[in-house]
Formats: sequence, structure tokens, C-alpha cells
Amino acid sequence: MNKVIIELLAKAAQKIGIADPSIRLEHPEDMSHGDFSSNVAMMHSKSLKISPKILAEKIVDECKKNLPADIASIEIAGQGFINFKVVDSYFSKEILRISKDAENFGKLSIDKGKEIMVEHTDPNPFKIFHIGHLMANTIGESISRLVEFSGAKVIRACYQGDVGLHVAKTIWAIQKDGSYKDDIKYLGDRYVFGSAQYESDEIAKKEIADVNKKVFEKSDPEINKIYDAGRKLSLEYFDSVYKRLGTRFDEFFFESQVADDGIKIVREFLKEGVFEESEGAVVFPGEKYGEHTRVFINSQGLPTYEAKELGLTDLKFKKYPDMTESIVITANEQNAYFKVLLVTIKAIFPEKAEKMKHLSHGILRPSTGKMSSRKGNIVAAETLIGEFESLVDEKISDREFTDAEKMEIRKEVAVAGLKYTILRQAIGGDVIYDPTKALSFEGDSGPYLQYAVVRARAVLAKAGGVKEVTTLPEKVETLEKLVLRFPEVVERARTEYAPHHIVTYLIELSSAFNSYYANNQIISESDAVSTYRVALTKVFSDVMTNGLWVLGIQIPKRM
RNA sequence: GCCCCUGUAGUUCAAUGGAUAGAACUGCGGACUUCUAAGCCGUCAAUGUUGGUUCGAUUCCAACCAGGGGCACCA
Repeated sequence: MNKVIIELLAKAAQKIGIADPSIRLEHPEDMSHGDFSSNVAMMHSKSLKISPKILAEKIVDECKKNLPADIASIEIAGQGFINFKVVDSYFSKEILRISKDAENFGKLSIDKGKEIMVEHTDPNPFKIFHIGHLMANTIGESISRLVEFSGAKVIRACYQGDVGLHVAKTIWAIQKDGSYKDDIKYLGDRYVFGSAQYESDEIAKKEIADVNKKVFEKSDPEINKIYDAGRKLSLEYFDSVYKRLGTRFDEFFFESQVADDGIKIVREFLKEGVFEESEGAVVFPGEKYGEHTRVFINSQGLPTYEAKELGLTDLKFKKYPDMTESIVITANEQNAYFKVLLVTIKAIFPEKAEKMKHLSHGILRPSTGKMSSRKGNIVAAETLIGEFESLVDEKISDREFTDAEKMEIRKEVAVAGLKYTILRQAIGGDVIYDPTKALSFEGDSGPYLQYAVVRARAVLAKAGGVKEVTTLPEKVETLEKLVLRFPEVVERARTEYAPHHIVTYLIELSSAFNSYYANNQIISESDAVSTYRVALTKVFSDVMTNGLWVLGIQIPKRM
């Protein structure tokens, strides 16, 4: 329908003398204005020196000469909008058509044949998995699913710092303690202790530097033993968190793996003149490119994060030579850093730089008080999930569910609430949550979306599935019109790397369904339209299922 | 000091340069007692300030004010 109207307008505009009309159709915010609207007349009125309204009239007259059957009306409104209304039967027939294969509705092919890597979360072993990682993971998984839903083959990658000062601090503190405990909380506490000592105690600082060196060299058997056990414990723990969140990774990269290659690349391009030596370090002179200087190899000859990142980039493309796009998601405090890094990569691997895309997110923080990593008052991801789960428990305490059902609901609703809170807004900004309210179960929330599908599915179960539709309704409602927009919403979200468009849409859609549900008896023996309503419910349910899948939100059987 | 990001109802967020700025929470007021009330309906309430570009600016530009982040051997 979109195409039909655009062609109609384009032809009409050309006849009037607009050589190259670029026509864009939009949906008026207020549906009473029509189903589609175009601002061509306003766009071209100036160059033709006609008032927008008169131009619009000319275009409309031209359109009316050859009006497709499904167009109910064309009207001019406002300052020169051309509004189209589509006949109701068009929508109901579309619903019927889609209901035959609703499971796949919305899937795109714009990324077909592409191989896209999405790197995100990147927690460091020996450190806590905190709510920042939770945020990164939620966004990263959703972006992954978005491109997957658009037809791409996705590689989910995670890059982890398994060597470096943070590791040394933890191991040093464990040695001071005298006994290693295979417990993630213990590891976290030891890191906090080690960090504090590193800051305040000169001797400790020296000893930690020594441990750091030994970790790199793998020269001390006792340290190696603690290192291996702690690394394994951390990674297993991260895995359990991913499981809880319903995510996974295909590829794990480690800093220890890319450091040498990073140094090699820097040394090689130092000869080429891309890098320079300065104060004993090897730096990238960003000023030449309108950026700032960054250190790649420090004066001790060790690679910084920057050099390792070069090694990582190299490794990614070596391992996946057919990769068409490499997305890296980090916190936005790294924006300036990544800008320079991309300029560097462009200077040494121009063909790779073109395929790279950096996305960033804000931080997740309580509305009261500030979180500071230095003060050690970081909230662990598990703690926050736990808090959300107890709120769900409260909510369902007086409901009649089996224990197994309660477990499922607790897990899925809590995670949905959390993910929704993160994904409802544009990814670049901070997410602020009120710890006293923590999770809204009403209105604009994850559970609201889940609830709408659960109801729809309950109706479908009761109806015994979709049966042959014999009678279409005379009029259609907002629900039908919204449901059909799903593919274009997915496309916009994909193009803009913006899952929140999906969220906004699903809320509107759920709201439309809830209204529909309140005002229509879906299952009815006496009403001939009933089978159509069931089919519509099925399409709604599948769109929600697909939309929530993209967000990484699961749907409980009951709630 | 320089650079980047953000500023929208009381609060938390939306809005491809377009129409009467859209939700949710909160407040106030309702309905039904029929497929799950975590639901439905109504209502009050907002573009930081000052200019500029434009037929049209929350959106683009400039300045200012306010908040956040970053500026050489951390990641």
C-alpha cells in the first residue's frame, strides 16, 4: 500500500512539473487525519512558486484521475498535507493474509547475506559483574537480535580483560589473606581490598606491580594456581548470569590473546610513520587528524588498551574474513577514546575501519545518590535482579500459582522489568531508576507487555486456535492498523540501531490490544466476526512474541 | 581551560524539520462485574534562556545558563 500511494503521488507530481519528487509517506500521529500522509506539496511549493495548498490541490486532482480501489479518500489538511484514508476492508484482509504465517511477520531481509559481529558486555574476570554490565548486555543482546531479525548472521562476541592490574590486585589480596575460597563474593571483596591498598600503601603498590609482572610471565606456580582457579570461577559465574538473562556468546576474546599482536602492529606502523615515539612511549599523534594523542605502548614497553584493541580488531577479521560489519558497544565514557581509535584503524586498516561501528550507552544508576567505583559502592547485577525478583514475589504472593509457576514468573517478569527499563529509552543516555519503586508493574513497563500477550494467548487457547474466517468486520480499529506497521518499525530500529523504537511501538500496540480486549468479546458463539477476532488476536500475539524476542524478553505461560 | 553529550508535564522517558508535542508514574474522577483488574475510560500538567535559519524548529545554527563525561602511559 505504501508503494502504491508513493507511485500515485510521484506520477501526479511529475505531471504537474516536479521533475524529481522525493516522496516520503508518514503515518499521521492522529489517526483521524488518515492512514498515510505526505508533505510533497509543502516540499516543492517554494521552487514552483505556488502556495502549498494550491499545489496540493493540483496533485490531489491528478491523483483522483486514477485512484486505486483501496483508497477511500484523499484530503488536504493543515498547511498542505495530503492525507490518504484506506478502506477498512484492506486492513482486515491484510490481517487475514498475515495470520496464515504470522510467526514470521516482521522479519526482514535487509541484512540477508551479511555477517555481523556484535561485541558487548566485556566484563573483567576477577572483578564484579555490575549493573553497568547488565545494561551493556541488555542493549548488546537486543542489537544482536535486531540484526538477526533483519536477516544477518550474527556473531555475539565478548572481550574480557584476563590480565592487568585488576587481576594483580585481587591475587595479591588473596595471598595476603592466605587462603583461596572458590566463591565469587570473596573474589570481589579481595579486589576491593587490593584496590584500596594499592591506592594507600606504597609497599602494597610495589608488591602488586610485582604480581602483575608474574601474572604476565606466568613465572610463579603459586600465583598461576590462584590465577587459573579465579579465572575459571569468574568465567563460570559470568556464564550463570548470562543464562539468567537469557543471553549467550559465540566468541570470547581475551586481552592476553591480543596483546602481542597489538604490539607487533604498532611497531610495524611505527616504521610507516603512523605512530611516533614520545617520552619513551609509542603514541598516535591524533592532532594530525583533528583528534588528540593517545598512548599505544607505554614507556615500559607494555601495550595499553589501545594497542590491544588493534590486536583484537586484527584477530576478529582474521577469524571472520567474511564479516561485513563489526559493531562494538561500550559505555559512553569511551566515546572520545573510540573516536581516536577508529581514526587510527583507518590509518592502518582502511578497509576494516569502514566496517566498524561504535555504539555507546549511558550508565544505569539510582535516582538517589551516586555510584562510584572508587568508593566501592557498585551495585552487583545479581543484587539488582534479586531486588526485582522479590518485588515480583510480593505481587504474586496471594495468587493461585504452583511453586513451579511462581518460579518461572519471578524470573521472567523480573528480568523483563529490568530489560524494559533499560531498553525503553534511546541507548546513548543514562538510565535512572528509583530504587524505592524499582520496577513499575503498571503501565509503561515490561510486565505490561508480557501481560498483554499472556492474555491473548489464553484467549487463543480457549478458542482452540485460529479457525477459518468467514466474516470480516465492517470497521477496523487501531489494533489492526498498528499491527501491520511492525515491519517498518523493525526496519527503523535496525537502521538506527535503536531498540527503543520497538519498545515504544509494542507499548502502543499492547495498549491498543488491551482496549480491544476490553471492548470486544473475542470468542463468541453467536457472533460471526468472532473467528476474525481470534485471527487478529493470533497476529497480535505473534507480533508481540517477535517484538519481545528482539528485546530479549521472555513470555511467561501465566502471570 | 579545551572537547563531547544531555536539558521536554511534579517524576521517568518518546517525538524521520511538519498538523492539537505522545506515553507512563503521581494527583483527581469514573465504568464493568463477560475470554486474567499487572487491565479499561476520562481529566490536570511540559519543549532551560535569548537570538538566528526556515512557509514551518523540541529537532538545525550561535551565545548563555545548568547537569554529566572525557582530555598521555587505566580500561
